[in-house]
Amino acid sequence: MSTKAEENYLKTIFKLSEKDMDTVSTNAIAEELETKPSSVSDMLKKLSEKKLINYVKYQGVSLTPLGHRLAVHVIRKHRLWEVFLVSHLNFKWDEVHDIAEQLEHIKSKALVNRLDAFLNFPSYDPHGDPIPNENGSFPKSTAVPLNLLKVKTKGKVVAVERDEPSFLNYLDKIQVSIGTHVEIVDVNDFDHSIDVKIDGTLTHISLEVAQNILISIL
Amino acid sequence: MSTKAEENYLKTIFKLSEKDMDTVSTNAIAEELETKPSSVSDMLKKLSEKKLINYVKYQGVSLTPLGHRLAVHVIRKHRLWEVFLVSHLNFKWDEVHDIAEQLEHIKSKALVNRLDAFLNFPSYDPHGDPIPNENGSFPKSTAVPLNLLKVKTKGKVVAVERDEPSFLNYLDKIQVSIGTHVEIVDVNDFDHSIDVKIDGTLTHISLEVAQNILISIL
DNA sequence: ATATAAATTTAGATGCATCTAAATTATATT
DNA sequence: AATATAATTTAGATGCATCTAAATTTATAT
Repeated sequence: MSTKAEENYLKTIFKLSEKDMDTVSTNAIAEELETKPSSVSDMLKKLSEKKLINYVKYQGVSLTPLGHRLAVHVIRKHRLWEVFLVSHLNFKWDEVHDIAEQLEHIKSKALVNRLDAFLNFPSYDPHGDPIPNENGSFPKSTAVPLNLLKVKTKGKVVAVERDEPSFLNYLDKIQVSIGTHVEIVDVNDFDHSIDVKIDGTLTHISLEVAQNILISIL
Repeated sequence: MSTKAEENYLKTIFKLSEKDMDTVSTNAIAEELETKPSSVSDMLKKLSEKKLINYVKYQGVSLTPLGHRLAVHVIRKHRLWEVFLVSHLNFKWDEVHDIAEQLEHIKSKALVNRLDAFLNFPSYDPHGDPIPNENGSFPKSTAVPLNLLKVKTKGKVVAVERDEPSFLNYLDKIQVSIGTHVEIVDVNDFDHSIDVKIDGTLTHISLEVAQNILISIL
């Protein structure tokens, strides 16, 4: 049986692996979890003993198939609960992350699968993140970060890559939500900020914001 | 902030207080929580420091108003989640207890209240137990344990006082559920077992079972 | 009323997840 | 290649919730 702390470590390693592709460093995990590298070392030793990660001292870590399965299952629960909170309890997309962080650790296979069925097997959560099915496979997505699009490209928002209310509230303010139509008008060579039409309205956004908005090209 | 363990202790003290009226003993708590009396002593000291219980060494404990509020709030969450599990996720009444034991510790006032609204402010959980409202007040009930009824009395089942699947499955088997009509046919003076008509069918039940079925007299 | 039994508390451990400070290993720079 | 710096691990604590064994207090029974 895995503890809440272990599950959070696995989730973090999974998340960091997505970006880096290869192995994940102790420091990166510590920063992500807002804890100390020494605490991370302690936990990595334990996860390694439990065969959830591949760990060679000083060489970073990767998930074993078992650890990967567990991480994906926790992510599945997190995202399904987020769908429930938004679609049935009328929470807004910036309010659900912290509650889902708690709900994702509830242990009951039956609960997850019945919740999934109740929600009609959703493929994406309120932030557009893909929801793995019971077997752990993710729906395919061809989305691209907004900052990689060329001028004149049109597309629609399919996901956002951050959960912080500050970010989500900003998106609300500039009227970006899942499904919104966008068109790249101009890219500033100096700071890589972008002029973009959002449902017809011209808006200026920073690189940082653009990187966290995923677009499906039309 | 209260831990899961603290909340479980408060819930147990609340439950035992209902029966005994006055103060609750260390041993009773230990038995209920399936732990050691020494562990209970440790925890009582802590709950006392947090002003959640009135504790005089060797004299048993009672909840302070603060402790009472917290206990009732946890019970509220437990019972609301049970309603959700049965009415929306199609769990049976004997399957929900263990899952609700986990869900009751999720911390979010907004979540509880929105769940309550989503469920249409139910007054009773699937076992017929009353659900306190946001202010902590319970719906009134005049129910009586089945074993206290006299021969020929008619009534209907409004609640059951145990959560164990073994008990609930037995009730399913003898066709007792919330709302079932019963009539006392005969009481055995020797072992206090009871002949009772359950929706018309004559059935024989033990004192132990009768004590845990609450009846509203018609 | 006093001895015995029962209930309760204290003392001293353990396991978990964390921390700070110190030591070790890897990497980057001259 | 030698050394400085950065990353990582170990050593030694702490707080929490639990345990067993021993001591203490309360209740009970002759």
